[in-house]
Amino acid sequence: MTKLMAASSFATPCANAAAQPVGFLERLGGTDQRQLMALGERVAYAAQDILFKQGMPAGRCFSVVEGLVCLYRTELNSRRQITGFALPGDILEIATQGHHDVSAAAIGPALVWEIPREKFALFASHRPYVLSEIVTLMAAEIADAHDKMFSLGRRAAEEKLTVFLTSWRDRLVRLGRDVDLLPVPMSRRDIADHLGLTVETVCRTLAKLERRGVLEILPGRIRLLDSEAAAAPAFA
Amino acid sequence: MTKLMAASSFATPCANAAAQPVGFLERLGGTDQRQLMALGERVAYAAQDILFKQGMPAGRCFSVVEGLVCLYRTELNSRRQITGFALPGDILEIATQGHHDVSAAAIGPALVWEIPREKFALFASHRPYVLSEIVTLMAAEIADAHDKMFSLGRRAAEEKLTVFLTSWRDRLVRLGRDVDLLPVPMSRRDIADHLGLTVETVCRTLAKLERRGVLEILPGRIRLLDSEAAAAPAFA
DNA sequence: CGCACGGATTGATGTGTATCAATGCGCGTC
DNA sequence: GACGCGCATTGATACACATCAATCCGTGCG
Repeated sequence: MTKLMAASSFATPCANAAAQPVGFLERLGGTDQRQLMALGERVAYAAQDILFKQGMPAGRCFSVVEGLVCLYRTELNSRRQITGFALPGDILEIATQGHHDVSAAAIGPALVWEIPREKFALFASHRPYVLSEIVTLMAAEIADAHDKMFSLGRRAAEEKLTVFLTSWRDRLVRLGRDVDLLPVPMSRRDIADHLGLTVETVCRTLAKLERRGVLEILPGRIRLLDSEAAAAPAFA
Repeated sequence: MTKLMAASSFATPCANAAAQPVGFLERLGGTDQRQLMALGERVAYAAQDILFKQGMPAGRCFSVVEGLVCLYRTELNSRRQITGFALPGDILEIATQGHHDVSAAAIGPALVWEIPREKFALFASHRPYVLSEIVTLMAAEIADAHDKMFSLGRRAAEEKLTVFLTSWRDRLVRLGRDVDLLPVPMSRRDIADHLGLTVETVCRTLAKLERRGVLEILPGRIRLLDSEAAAAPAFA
């Protein structure tokens, strides 16, 4: 076994076509799901709490139940790159063997289901379909990582933001949330660290988009007005 | 089954500790490896040839035998983001289900082993350890993607280049290649599209590094002089 | 109720890269 | 051997974004 994260935010053209059964655990089905759930425990985290840090031994797997968790990589100095945001149903570090390669922190109060790695491995050992389910999850995560690389390397600030926001909205829609007034629980700094920008640029670019009538900024929320922002990147 | 790529280039702090048995196929061991190899075929590609394109149905898995292959994502207009370079032993798209989410092209003449997805699935179906081997590969690929996201989002041109070059060298070393005069078979444009820069910036930055005595530029090759370039990013 | 504090916003300014444009260079072709 | 072509290099210039610096504002707290 090894590692897995599963958070998406940038454009997701092909991966994740859609998903009724929200999370991994749900897709396992009734009995398996209950049995597996029982092997783990629910842990509550307060805002800013750290679930795990990069470099630490990866002793357990996580699944967000409530709240928002961000996965990130940092360096000595301070530079931070948020690799993704995890919403309820998302699995973290299922396949990580050895050490965590990212850190995870709760953005706000969060409820997380956690299971020791050995227990999960034992559970999966006589359920072959679990492994292939994991492979599917990881494949989606890799495709998502490709999206993010494209965004980080080849998009300008404005496009990074519009794509991020529409993608974030789509994820919440998939969770059945009301996104008329899109909730944006992460800070401007989090968004900046996710998109490879600075806080100031994020603010200014959002303000510019608001002036242009693309969106409306409210405390903790953003209303997406024009559908143009979609501008879904396609294939060549 | 789903998807997998497995190419790395940026810094790789924790993932891929080391690997004697170079590739996935080799690690399978004698009999399995021979049987699996027999199920596929070897295909030769000329420079610039396309192995597959993003959006196309992913009918087969690939493993580079000789040469260099690049994986990339493009957009309507032309923007391109190279997500990775695949060297001999690297597996491409093992777990992709549905459609390819990236394209692949041979950088120079390349020899690639290819196997229809169904055949591979059948082979793996009664060899459970194959799946977990795939999970391990994918986990490494995800960790690698995180490195690349960090580089794309948080590093300046100079650091992107030095990290890329040392990382590239390390990969070749792992393959047992002589890297005294580091071969750099990919074009400046490829490097630029990988690091989120332009060709001109890559040239200029390399020239600057040469002037500073960090490296020496030769046609198709680069000699890394100062070990400082290492500057291995660590954890916080 | 006034204060302190961190996040958000806006402004002034600097700079790292992109962009536009030439030139050079290696190589295959006729 | 001259031409053509793509890649590499270098220069001049523009601009997007970072940086530095205030101010504003919502919220918790004394």
